[in-house]
Amino acid sequence: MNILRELIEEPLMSALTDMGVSGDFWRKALGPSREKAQGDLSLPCFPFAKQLGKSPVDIATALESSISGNFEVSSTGGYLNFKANPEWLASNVLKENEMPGQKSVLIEHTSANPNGPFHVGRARNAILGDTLVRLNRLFGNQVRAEYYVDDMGKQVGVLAWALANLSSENVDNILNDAEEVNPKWIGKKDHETVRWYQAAQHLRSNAEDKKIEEEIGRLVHASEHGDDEVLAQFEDAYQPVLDGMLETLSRLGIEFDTFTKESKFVVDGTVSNLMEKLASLEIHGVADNGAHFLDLGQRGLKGKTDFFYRRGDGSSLYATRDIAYHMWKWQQSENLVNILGEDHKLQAKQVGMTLQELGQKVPEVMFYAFIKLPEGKMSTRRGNVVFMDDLLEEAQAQAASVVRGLRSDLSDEEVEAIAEAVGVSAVRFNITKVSPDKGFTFRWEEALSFEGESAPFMMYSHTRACSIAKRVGRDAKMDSKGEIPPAMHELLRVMACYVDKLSHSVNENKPHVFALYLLELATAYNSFYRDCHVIKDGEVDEFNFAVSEKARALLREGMNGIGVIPLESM
RNA sequence: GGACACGUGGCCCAGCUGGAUAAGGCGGCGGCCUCCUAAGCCGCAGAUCGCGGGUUCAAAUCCUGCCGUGUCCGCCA
Repeated sequence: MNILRELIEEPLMSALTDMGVSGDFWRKALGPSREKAQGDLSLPCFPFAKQLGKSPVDIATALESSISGNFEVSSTGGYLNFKANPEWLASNVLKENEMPGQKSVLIEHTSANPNGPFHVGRARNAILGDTLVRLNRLFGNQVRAEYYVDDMGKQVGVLAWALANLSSENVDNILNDAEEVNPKWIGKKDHETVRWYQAAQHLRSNAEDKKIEEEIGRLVHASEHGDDEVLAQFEDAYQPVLDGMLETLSRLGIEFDTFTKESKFVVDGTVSNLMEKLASLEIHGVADNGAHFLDLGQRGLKGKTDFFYRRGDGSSLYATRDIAYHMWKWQQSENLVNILGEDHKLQAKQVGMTLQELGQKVPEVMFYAFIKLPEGKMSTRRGNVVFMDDLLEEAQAQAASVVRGLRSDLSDEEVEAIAEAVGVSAVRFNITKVSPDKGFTFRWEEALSFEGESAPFMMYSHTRACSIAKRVGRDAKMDSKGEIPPAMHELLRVMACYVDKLSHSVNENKPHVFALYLLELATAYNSFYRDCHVIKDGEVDEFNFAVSEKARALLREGMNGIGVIPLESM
């Protein structure tokens, strides 16, 4: 609770100085109290004991009597506890929040190869990335959401080759009915076209004749040398697939500001310039066949230290282009954040070290662990996969059945609309609420849970507040005052931490921190709703209404910040 | 084999820039709709914080060894 911290730090500083404590190392020890009954912030006095030659208990007791302000001070067992004055807290919470963000940030996320539909594993990137984009915007930062389109190289090459050389019948025969398109997604190009890609992969893995490999190799090679015609052919192949994928993301509320193609940096010459520059570095080396690398071991990298950036034939590698891309990104924004799967850790390290070697800054990276299924690793090939499109359909259907059971007063259209919002929100929140570095197992029953720690839980609290606002039918008077029962006090304390939690979440790139905070906010609102009625016997309690309205606003903005849709009725 | 993550009640998960009795949720058990939507609320049971050492006034949190799981170790992307 930073508003209280600001109030405390000065008097505390002078009290400690008077006692003979030097430095301000204690600032980071001053933290949230463990027990709510004891206070809002606590200072453990153990670190002062040695310096002052007194017991922590005596120090806390002495400090207790020498500090005063718009808060309550008490001491127990060597801890000094501060509790904000509830009325002061209320008037602060009811004020307009000022968002502290003023940076420009370019967040690159998703950037999935455009060769097939999203499964829930690949979608973790998009959901985490978009949440970070939204949170940064809520925080006040200037954000650009960017998708780096992998429009060259082997994967797109295989896709383009397949589309040029295989008929629909060929594909059916090759795949042998093993991987049929769900009838629901016929006409959606990411689902349809991926079969060409898969068929080509089958052919390549069983290939006796080298012809296919040679043809694909020729395409890839041409693309890497910036061949316009081949790049155009590639684009014709992947664009419809990418469009299908973006349609899925759009349903999740995920949109991008800019798309940047990988080939851009080959075509405009920055990649070859870069390779020249890299060749002049002192850690540069050349292999027997003329391939170039940097020996990052000399800069402390462990394990495999040779980082190849140029093939023997003179063409660039993915990582090389990524470096060129980053140098360009640094011209676009003063802060860069990338969302990457944990499989990219080494690659990101190599790119980062090379950027440093070139005198460039290193981007921030949020890594996330993979989502697996109870049956094991997700794999389209083995059919062990849950597509995002299917998950969203199922979520919507289950939500519709819940809404229908609860609300007989609604029309079919209203039910469908609510169910869509509930389904999408539940799916997003299920992924957002867990720490990115925790690998987790996807389970249908958890993804489709609409109670407990879920999106619908907070959506429901918000609709309760909306329902009250609608009944009152006018704005609240935010300068109201009144009695503060325990449930309201708790809600005020939670609301007071809104900006703190948002800052933490944004500055540390940890979306789950704010997601879990919103759950706390909704929980606190539910208790307030139970104990502090706004409308009593037809009369409006102004103070309760003001608090309810503030909570409603914070819930609405916060939910938007994590991509949970704040319905007004459900 | 090496590097990097992760390991918290039956299940999921927070806390990990060291601080007071380890926070939630699911599941289980028991209560609450004549009262602003019960997708809710209240209560009970359930934890040697993977295991062993170490640092410290204080360790789930830091260091170290081991065990388990995941990821990476391509002139692929």
